[in-house]
Amino acid sequence: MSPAATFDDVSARAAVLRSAAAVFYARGIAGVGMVDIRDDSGVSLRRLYGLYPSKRDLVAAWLTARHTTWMAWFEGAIERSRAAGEEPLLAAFDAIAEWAASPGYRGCAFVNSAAETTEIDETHRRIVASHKEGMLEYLGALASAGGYARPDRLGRMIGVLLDGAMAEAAVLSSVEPIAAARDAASLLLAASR
Amino acid sequence: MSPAATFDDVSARAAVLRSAAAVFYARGIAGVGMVDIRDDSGVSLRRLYGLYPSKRDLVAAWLTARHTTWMAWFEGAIERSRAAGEEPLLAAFDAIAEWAASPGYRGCAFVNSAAETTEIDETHRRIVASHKEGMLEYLGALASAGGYARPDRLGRMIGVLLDGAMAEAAVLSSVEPIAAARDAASLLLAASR
DNA sequence: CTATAGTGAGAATGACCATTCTCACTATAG
DNA sequence: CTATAGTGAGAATGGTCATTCTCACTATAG
Repeated sequence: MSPAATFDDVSARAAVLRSAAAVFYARGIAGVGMVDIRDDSGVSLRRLYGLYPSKRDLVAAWLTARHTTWMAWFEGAIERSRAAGEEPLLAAFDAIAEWAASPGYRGCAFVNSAAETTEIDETHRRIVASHKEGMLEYLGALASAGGYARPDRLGRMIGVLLDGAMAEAAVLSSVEPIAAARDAASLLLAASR
Repeated sequence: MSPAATFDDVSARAAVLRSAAAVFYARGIAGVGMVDIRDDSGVSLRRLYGLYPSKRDLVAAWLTARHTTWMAWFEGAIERSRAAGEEPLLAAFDAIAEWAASPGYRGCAFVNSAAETTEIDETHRRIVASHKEGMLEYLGALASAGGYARPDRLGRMIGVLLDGAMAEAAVLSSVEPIAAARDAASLLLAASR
């Protein structure tokens, strides 16, 4: 109950989430044991279970945090491109392409997690679904801001292209599908003028 | 060495693959034990390991078979629509929509499998990649047969839309993304006339 | 100083699973 | 009939976790 304990909890949580972010994405949820989280974060098992009563809870916290950080990265990359005079809805593909070309790329963490039946429950599925809804909503807002016709539909179409691009890039170990998706997006934007 | 034994092996293999097809897709690879395959197929563990020396081998056989059966289903559905006078590249989305609306839909088996890091090795990844390449090739052939401009690029664009549609439909438990993808495809076809 | 609450290290527990092994049985070759 | 190869049933083995528990230690309240 000392104030020091509270502070420790906060930084221990941060360390655990930092480790979770690294290993859950790289190796999948089933591929990571609580011991791995301990080893990577330096937070003992006892403390770990004090902070997150079960692996499920930790996974939920990771997914929730990932939504925030991924969206921040995505929106940040797009905002930077917009500032450089590029079309935001096309810049989205450039951001994904850069990510997919970086080492360790394994596709969308949310889609991958949803595929792990052993590790994922309804709570997790809800987080995954609202992440995708959040992404689509943001794309719709971009379409709207860009003055396109039927911006909501355009946002959804761009979203499907992005998800397909992320998945195919992972499975084929190539950025080519992202280029194809970008080409398609470009045609769709032209058609929505 | 008796001919009867050979026959048994053939039908035992068939029974095992039939079970594998059902349970691996529904519960994921990690979610299925060899015991589950035995219970579902009626082939004893001993025999099972005689036919497939390891779970990895069985998974590889399942993925290989799945490529064949999935493509046959996909091409069949599209051919039927073509006979009914529909545009094949749009019929693809109708086929996926029907599948996604059926109970037990969980997205693309290949993309899901690739996400299961614990269960998948390089051999499996190659099978997954060539499945996607096969699908894209087929779509390119359809685009070519349809007389569209830049058929290869069009096939890839449609492919990205299909993969995005399959993934989002699974994650959002909705066929709406498939409709959006179909709309997008329709615009792309118009732009490729 | 001394009792106490919290902690790290890591051992113990209980499940689960791939794979192998045992044993009793069957059908067939001879 | 009798030795043999193959089989089913399911137990045994070995490994991997998630989660809990033990024990010794530390710092602090009093």
